Amino acid sequence: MASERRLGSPEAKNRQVLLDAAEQLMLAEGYAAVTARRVAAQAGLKYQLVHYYFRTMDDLFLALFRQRAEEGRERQALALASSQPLWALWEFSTDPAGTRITMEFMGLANRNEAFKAEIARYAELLRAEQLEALPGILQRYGAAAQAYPPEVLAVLLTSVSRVLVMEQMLGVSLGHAQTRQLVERYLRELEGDRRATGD
Amino acid sequence: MASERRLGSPEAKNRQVLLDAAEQLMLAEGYAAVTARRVAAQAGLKYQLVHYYFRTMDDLFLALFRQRAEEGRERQALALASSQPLWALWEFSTDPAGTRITMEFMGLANRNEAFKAEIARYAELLRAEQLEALPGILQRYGAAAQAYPPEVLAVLLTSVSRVLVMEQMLGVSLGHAQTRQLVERYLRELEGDRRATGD
DNA sequence: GTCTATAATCAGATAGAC
DNA sequence: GTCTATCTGATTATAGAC
Repeated sequence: MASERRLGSPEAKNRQVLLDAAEQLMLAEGYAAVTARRVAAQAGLKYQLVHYYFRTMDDLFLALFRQRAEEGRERQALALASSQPLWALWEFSTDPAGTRITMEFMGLANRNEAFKAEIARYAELLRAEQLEALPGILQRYGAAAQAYPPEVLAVLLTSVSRVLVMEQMLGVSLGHAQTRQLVERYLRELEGDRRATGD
Repeated sequence: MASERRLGSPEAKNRQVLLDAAEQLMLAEGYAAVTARRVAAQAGLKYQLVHYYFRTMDDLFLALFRQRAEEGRERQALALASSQPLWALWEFSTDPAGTRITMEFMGLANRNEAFKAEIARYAELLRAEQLEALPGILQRYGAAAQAYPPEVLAVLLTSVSRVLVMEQMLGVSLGHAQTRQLVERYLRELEGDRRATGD
């Protein structure tokens, strides 16, 4: 029953090369373009190596997701701990690459239940970690910052940034400038002008 | 040069059967699962028929998109012309099937530039049509409705509904109840309780 | 750790019979 | 309008040589 097949070590250099190549492909052409052959070609390796490091393509996707999700958590933690946490969170959320890859993984979730659960788990974790930090942050900013509960703020921030980025990638921009202005005016009210990020 | 190949009439019944089957597959398993063979199986037809009605699979996707996009436009127009336009727009925007298929088409946009342009065109058209109607609607509701410019309102409404639906499909719900309450309180302030929709 | 070779499956697309 | 037959190429995955 148990698979006898050999599997490469998670620390091997080429394993990471393959993961990076897979991510590039995913960003450029979507998850459906991520085949063992194309990943290997992108990485300059033979495609059988993909199967040496990952039993199945879904294993590769899962490994990539976990790696990037952990990096996202760390970036968000840094943002929340910085001197202008709301500005930093906004910038983190409006990063195009992050949104792009998240959307691709949500597409993958549609065909793999285990995947879906994993992604949901991380999405909820990210929001929960926002919700741990937000009350303290908003408290520092006084009454003006208490207009909306932290839960609402977290959802609004995620929503607006995600859709702005998605539409921008598509080439849609109607109403973006005005919405961006509104958000940034709000951030400026609470945290002042955005300072150079040295966090 | 010009293709001599026969193509079935756009009015044929089985053409529509194939489009519907493709949509079901797309909703259930994502665009990558939409192959000629699987579409035909879902429709109970032979897979060569797919190529009879659509020269390529991309032609099928494009036909499906245009059809559904037009339906979406009509639904939105009805909503905007109804007696509680903001409520109706909110309900239209939080329809899971609509969001789901839009996401799939955005995935497809990533691998086909013509597709991307077409989707962008429709997305912008939908928003533009919202922006034609919104000023008049907000004016009817007096000063309370003028807090945000129509452009911002349109983007916010789209953003929040889209992300709520996406996360709900994934199984994430942190902060959703509070956000929904906020939106619905706002709608109630302007348009009163939601009445049975008989528009 | 990397490669050759191979198996089994599935894909899009077309020609032509009925 | 629908089907059979067929071509061509890509895909995942595995076994085993080096």
